[in-house]
Amino acid sequence: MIDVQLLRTEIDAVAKRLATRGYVLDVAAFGALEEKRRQVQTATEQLQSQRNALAKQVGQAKAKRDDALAAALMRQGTELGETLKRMEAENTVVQERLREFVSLVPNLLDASVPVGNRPEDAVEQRRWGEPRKFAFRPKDHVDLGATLGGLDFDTAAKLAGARFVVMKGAIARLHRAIAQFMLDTHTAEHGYVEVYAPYIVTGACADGVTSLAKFKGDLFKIEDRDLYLIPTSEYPVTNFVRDTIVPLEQLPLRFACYSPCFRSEAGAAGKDTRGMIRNHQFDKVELVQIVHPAKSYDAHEELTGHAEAILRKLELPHRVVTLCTGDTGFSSAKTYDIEVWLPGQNAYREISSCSNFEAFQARRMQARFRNEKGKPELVHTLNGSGLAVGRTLIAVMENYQRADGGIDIPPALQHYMGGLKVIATSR
RNA sequence: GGAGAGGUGACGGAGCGGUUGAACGUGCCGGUCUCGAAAACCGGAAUACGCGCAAGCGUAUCGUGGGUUCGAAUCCCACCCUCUCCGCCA
Repeated sequence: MIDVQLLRTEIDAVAKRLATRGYVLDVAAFGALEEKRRQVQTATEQLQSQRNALAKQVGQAKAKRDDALAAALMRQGTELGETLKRMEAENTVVQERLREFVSLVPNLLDASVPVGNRPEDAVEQRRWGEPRKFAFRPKDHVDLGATLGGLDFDTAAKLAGARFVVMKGAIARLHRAIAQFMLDTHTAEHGYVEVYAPYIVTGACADGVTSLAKFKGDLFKIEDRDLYLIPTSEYPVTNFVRDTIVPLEQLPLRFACYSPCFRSEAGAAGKDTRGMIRNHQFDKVELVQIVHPAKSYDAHEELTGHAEAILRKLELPHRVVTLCTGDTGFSSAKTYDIEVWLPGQNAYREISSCSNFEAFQARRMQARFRNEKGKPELVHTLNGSGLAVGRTLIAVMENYQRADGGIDIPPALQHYMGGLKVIATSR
C-alpha cells in the first residue's frame, strides 16, 4: 500500500510518477474523499469526546449520590448517543472507502526503472552463456517429452482439464532433482533458511502482498471460505512477519520455500497453450527476504544473483532484464526478470522474477522492525523465484537434448539422479 | 467431530460496569550512590490516527466483529485462535 501521507501532501507528484505505469490516479476523487473523511472524522471524534466527558460526569454524580443530576446527565447521554451512532456509521463508511481507494493504488517505481509500456521495453542488464549450436533441428519439450514418455498432457487433461501435466519416470525424477538441487544450493551457499508453509492462505494474507480485490480472479478460492490456494509461496512466507515487530538484530530474514503454485488465470491470454510453460499448477522454489529499508536495493541485487547462480551451475544460457515501468507488477518498485534460453522456442523466456517491494507490502501487512532509535518502522520485503521448477525442467530438456531424443543430465544434477548421466529413449 | 479451560502491554500476571491506557512484578532507558560495577532508591517509557506552525489537545486500541448501557478490558451474541481430554486419521 502506498503511504496515505504521500497522497495527502504530494499527490500531483505521485500522480505523475504513477502515470509512467499507465496508471491514472484520480486526484479529484481522492481530494473529495479526503475532504469528506476529514470532516466526518473530526465530527465523530468531537461527539465521542462529549460522550466520554458526560459519562465521566455521571460517574462523579453517582459517587456524590446526586441522583437527580445523574439522571439528567444520562438523559443527555441518550440523546447524544443517537447522533453519535449515526456519525460513527458514516465515519466507518468513509474510512472504508478511502482505504479501498488507497489499497488499489500501485507502488511507486524506483527511479532506475526504464520507462516504457511494452514487455519489449525491458532493458537487458547482462547475458550469461552462449546458446548452443545444434547439429540437428532441436525439438521443444513437448516433443521430447512425448518421445521419452515422460510428459503426458492427455492424461493430465482427463484428470483436471487443460494446462496441467503428468510427469513420469526419469522426467518426474529429474523434476524432483531440480527442486532438491535449488533448495540445497540456496540453503548451503546463499544463507537462506528452508521453510515449509501452508499452500492455502486467508484473504488477509493475499491482500498483504498484493491487492486481493484487484487480483482475486487469478486465484483459486476455496468454496465458501475466506481461503485461497497460493499462486506462489511468497504469499505465506512474506506473511510470516505480518503484524509483528522484528528485533533489529534479526534482520535480514531469508527464507527459501519449495511449494506448488496454483494460478487460475494462467491461460487467460491464450499464450503458451502448448506444453507446460504456463500451467494452472507448477512447482517453484521461492526466495523471500525481509530486510532493513536502507539495504533493500543491495539485497535485490544479491537475491537476483542467487537465482542466477542456479542457472550458471546448470550451465543454462540466460539473461537478466529490468522490467519497464508499464510492465512492473502492482506491488513492486523494481523487478528483474531472469530469462533462460529455450532452443525449442529459439528465444529467452522468463524463469524468474525478482522484485523489491520496499515498504509497500510491509505497510499492507503491518510488518515492522524496531529501528536504531527503538521505534517501530516498516521493513522492506523482496522475493524472487529461485527458480520455477517446471520451466527449469523444460530448459534442461531442450538445452541438453541429444540427436537421438535423449537428454544429457547436467553435471550438477547427476548426484540427485543417483549418478544417472543420460535419460535415454526407450525406442 | 465431542467435552472443558483460556486469549490483557516486551514478558509474567491483576482487574470482572464508572475518574483504568490499564495495578503489581520482571525486563528496558535515564538519574542518585560508587574508583567502577552490583544492590538500593528516584524518575521515564505503548501504537495508530485526527486537529494544530508549535506547545498541546482529542479519538481509537485489553483475540476479531456485533450488541446492551449515560459509560464496557469487565455483561450478552457470533466468529477466530491456543491449551487439556476423548474420538477419528496420513
